[in-house]
Amino acid sequence: MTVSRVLRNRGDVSPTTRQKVLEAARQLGYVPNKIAGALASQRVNLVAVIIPSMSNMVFPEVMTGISRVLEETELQPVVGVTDYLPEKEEKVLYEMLSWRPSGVIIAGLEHSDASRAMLAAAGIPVIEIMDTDGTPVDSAVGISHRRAGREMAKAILAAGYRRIGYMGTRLGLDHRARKRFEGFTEALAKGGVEIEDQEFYTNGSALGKGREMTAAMMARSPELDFLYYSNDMIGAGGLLWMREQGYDVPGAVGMAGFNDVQLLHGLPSKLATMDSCRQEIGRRAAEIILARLNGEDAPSGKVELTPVINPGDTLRAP
Amino acid sequence: MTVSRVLRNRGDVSPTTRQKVLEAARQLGYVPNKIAGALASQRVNLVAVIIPSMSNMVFPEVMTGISRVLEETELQPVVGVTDYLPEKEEKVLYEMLSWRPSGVIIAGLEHSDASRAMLAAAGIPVIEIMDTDGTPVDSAVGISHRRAGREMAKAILAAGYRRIGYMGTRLGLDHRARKRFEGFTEALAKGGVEIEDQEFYTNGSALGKGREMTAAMMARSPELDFLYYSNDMIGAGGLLWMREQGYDVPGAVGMAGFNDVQLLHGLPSKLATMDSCRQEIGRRAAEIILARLNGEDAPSGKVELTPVINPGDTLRAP
DNA sequence: GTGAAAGCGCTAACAT
DNA sequence: ATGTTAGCGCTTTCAC
Repeated sequence: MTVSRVLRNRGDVSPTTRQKVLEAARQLGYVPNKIAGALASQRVNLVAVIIPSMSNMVFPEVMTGISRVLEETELQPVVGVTDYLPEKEEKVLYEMLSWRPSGVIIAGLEHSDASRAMLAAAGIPVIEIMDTDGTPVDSAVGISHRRAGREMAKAILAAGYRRIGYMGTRLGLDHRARKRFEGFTEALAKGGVEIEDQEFYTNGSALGKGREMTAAMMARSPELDFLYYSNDMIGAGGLLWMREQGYDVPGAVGMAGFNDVQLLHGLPSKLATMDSCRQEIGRRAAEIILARLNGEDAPSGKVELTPVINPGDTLRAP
Repeated sequence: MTVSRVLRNRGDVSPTTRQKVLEAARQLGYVPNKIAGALASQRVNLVAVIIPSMSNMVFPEVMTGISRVLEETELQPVVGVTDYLPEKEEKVLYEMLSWRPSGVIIAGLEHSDASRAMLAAAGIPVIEIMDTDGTPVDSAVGISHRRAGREMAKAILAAGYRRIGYMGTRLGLDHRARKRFEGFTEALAKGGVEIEDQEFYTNGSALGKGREMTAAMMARSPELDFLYYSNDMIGAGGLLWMREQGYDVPGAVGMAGFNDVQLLHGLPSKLATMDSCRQEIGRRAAEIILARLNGEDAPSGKVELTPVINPGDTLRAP
C-alpha cells in the first residue's frame, strides 16, 4: 500500500495523497506495528545493551554515553540486567537475541560458552565493554583493569606507602574488580610489597559497608599505612570514618578507590581514584555499532582507553 | 510444525520427537525469532517502562521493584528514558507502543495530549507511577507529593521551626518536586509561615550543588532556622557544609530532604527525609500489570502509598 | 501424536 | 505516482 511509503517517507508520493494518509493516520490514532515491519524487512533498529546492574552508579553513565550517540539515529537501546549472574546473562541474552537486534553491547569479556556461541552466531556487531583483558568475541571497548590495578599500586609505592590493606566486593562475581586486584598485587610484588590485610563484602549500603570494613581493618591491623578499595563508594565510607577518627590522611594513611564517581564530588574530602572512562566507553561502543551498520570500517578488536589517576586529597605526592 | 510445540512445551509431543527436536535445535544454535512469534500469536511479553532518568538514584530502585516481580514471569521490562522532556516522552512512548507491549509503566501523571491519547488507545494495562495527584489514564501507583510536602511542613512547624528556606531543582520540569513544594508552602501558610528564601538549580553534581546553594543561602539569609531540600542528594551536600561550618543542627537549624536514598546511609549524620516508597511502587505496578494480564481483577484507579518521615539527625523532636 | 495450511501486518519488488 | 503480490518465521487451527 502507499500508506507504508508515506509513513516511512520513502519513495515518491504526491504531496496530496501524503497529506490525506497522514490525516487519516492521525484520526485513527494509528501506531504502526513494528513487529510486522521488522519481520517483513528483516531489520530491527534495536541495540541490546546487557549490563550487570543498574543501581551501580557505573552503568547508568555507560548508558548515557550510548544514548547520546544513538539518539540521533534510528537505533534504540534496550537494556537487560544480569545481576552479575552468568546464568541470568545467558537467559537475558537469549531473550534479547530472539528479537533480532541490530547490535549487542555487553559488559565484560567473561561469558558462558553458550553465551559466546550465541554472540558469535548472531551475525550482528557485538561490542564487549568495560574490559580489555581477554579475547573479545568481536570487538571490545574498555580499559585494562589489570593495568589499572598496577598503575595504582605503582603510584602508591611511589608515594612511599608500604603497608597496604585491600577492601572490596567478594572476588569472583565481579571479574573487573578481580583483575584490578590481580594487577594491584602483581605490581606490589614487583616492588617487594605484599598486601597485609584484606576484607571482602557482598552487599549492603556501600558507604556504610566502607565504614564498617575500615573500622574492622584498622582495629585488626593498625600498622597499615594505605587502604585500597575496589570502588569509590566503599572508599568514601572508609574515608569519612578515618576522618572522624582523626587519622592523618594522607600523611599517616593514604587511601584510594576506583571509578571516579561524580556523585561523590562534594564530600568533605576527595578520595584518590581512577577514572574508568564510563561515558566514553558507552559512546565509543555505540559509535562502532553505528559504523558497522553503515558498512563503514570500524575498529574491530580491542579499543583500550587509558584511565587516569586522580590523587584527590588522600594520596600524598611522591 | 511440531518443532514449535516442543520449543514452547505445549501440546502433546512424544518424548522421543521432543528429544530429537531439542538436540537439533542445540546443534544448530537455534534462537527462535520472537518477531515472527509475536506477529503470529499477537502476544508480546514485553512491559514498556518509561522513566525520566536513570542516573537519578530513584528510578533504578523502581526498576528493581519491577524486575523482582516480573522475573518469575514471562514478562520482560524494557526501559525508555525521557530526560524529563515531554517531546521525548512522546517519541519514546510511540516507539515502544509500536512494539505492541503487554503493558506500560510510565512515570508521572503529566503527559502531552498525544501521549495520553496513545496510552488510552493502546488497549493494554497502563500504570502511571510515582504520583497520585492527578487523573490517571488507567491506574496510578505512587504517593501524593502534595501531601508529602504538607506532612513535612507540619512536622517542621511542630518542631518549632519558623524561618524556612527551600532549595531544589528548577520547578516546572519535575512535576513531583513542584507538587511537593506546593503542598509544603500551602501547609506552611496554614501555620502562618512563609518561605523566606529559596534557590533553584538545574544540574551538576548534586552533593556539590547542595553545598554551594546552602552556603549562598546562609550567607544571604542568616536568620533561617530550617532548610528544606527537594531531594536528599542536595540536602546531604548542604548538611555536610553546615556541619563543617559548625552550625548546630538540628538545634539552631533543622534540615530535611526527600526520597530516603539508601546510598547516603553511612554519611556522618543522617538527614531528615521521607521515604518515597520507590521499590514498592515498582513492585505494585508490576503486580497490577500481571493481574490484569491474567484476567484477575486488579485495583484500577489510584493506589496511594504513604510515605513516612524519618527524622534522622536533623529534625529536633517536637 | 503429528502434519498441513492459513494467516499475523507489514515491506519489497514488481507491475501499472 | 500508485496498486499488487509474495513472503518474513512463526502460531493456530484443523485434519489426520
